[in-house]
Amino acid sequence: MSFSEKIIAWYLLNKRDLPWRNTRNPYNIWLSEIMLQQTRIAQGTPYYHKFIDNFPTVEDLANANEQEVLKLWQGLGYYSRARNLHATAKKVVNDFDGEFPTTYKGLIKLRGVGDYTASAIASFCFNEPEPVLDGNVFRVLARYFGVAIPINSSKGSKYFKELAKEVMNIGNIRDYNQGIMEFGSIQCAPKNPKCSNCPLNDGCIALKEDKVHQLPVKLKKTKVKARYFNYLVLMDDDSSTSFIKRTGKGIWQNLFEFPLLETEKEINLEDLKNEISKVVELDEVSNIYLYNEQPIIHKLSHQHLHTKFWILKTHAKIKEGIEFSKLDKYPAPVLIADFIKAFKI
DNA sequence: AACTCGGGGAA
DNA sequence: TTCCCAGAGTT
Repeated sequence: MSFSEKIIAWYLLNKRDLPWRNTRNPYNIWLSEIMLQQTRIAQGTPYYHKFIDNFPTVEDLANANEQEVLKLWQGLGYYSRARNLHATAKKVVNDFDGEFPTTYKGLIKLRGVGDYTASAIASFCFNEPEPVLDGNVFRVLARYFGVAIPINSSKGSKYFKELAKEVMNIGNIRDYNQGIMEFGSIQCAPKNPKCSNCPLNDGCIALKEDKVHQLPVKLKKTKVKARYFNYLVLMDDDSSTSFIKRTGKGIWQNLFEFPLLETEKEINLEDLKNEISKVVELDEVSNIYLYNEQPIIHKLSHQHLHTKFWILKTHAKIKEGIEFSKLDKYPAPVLIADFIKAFKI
């Protein structure tokens, strides 16, 4: 048996029954692929069900408003995926009469659809012989063929794409593509791969040369930056607060948060008092206190957010105030949603 | 080519 | 703690 035939054979014996594996509907496949970008299946699966329940078709998704989509996406991270998802749904409905493109070339033009996702949809739904290259596939190919070129270099992406095309199974690209990913996830796992009972262990170069744990090679990760967030949680006599959409560049675009004072380092109450007017207009403040004595360190991929929530009570009515009890209607970062959940007036 | 964009689970 | 997950878009 060839490499690809062994992959397919292993897959047919070991595949998990996942919700999007019982369909070739491009809407369902597209939705699942966007959600699973850089996301574990266990984390993404409940969101897939939520979206299919709320938006059974691409028309339903297109007719929603962005805030509704972001609210359902809340907690899944990488929120540009949700914004692009919504934009693409509208594009498909308005420009393509509700039909997704049926080729790699057509699919990759959609916002949020890159090389991997275009290949996945084209092969899963339309049998187009295009290899998928995700983290699992990079690992399987790098190990089996003993390739030490960094997978996240430009040379690496070209090399692995060519290699993947050479070894793919054109006759059953749907099962082959899903199979090599499943194989990478379960058998050729990043840590403690099961080499002893692996159906490919006789031809695996990394195993023969004892380099399984050195492959794949990945270029250095950038370092994490520390930021210092001070959220001003206003509260007037009607139990309303100021809750505003985060605009501009950077993290959490179009999600909601309290008025934010970002500082170069951690600050105390006196420092804060001098800066309040830069963030909010308040005629009168009757009481200020710090909600969390220890800063909450919310960790993102590239940033650690050292966060303090300051409670500011006022008798003046807050402009465009929102009742605390209604904050959970708005899409918010996990950091904010966790605070709202824990904070009791 | 390097940076940015979340959150969580496993070891 | 560190790694990395069915990656894509921007600079």
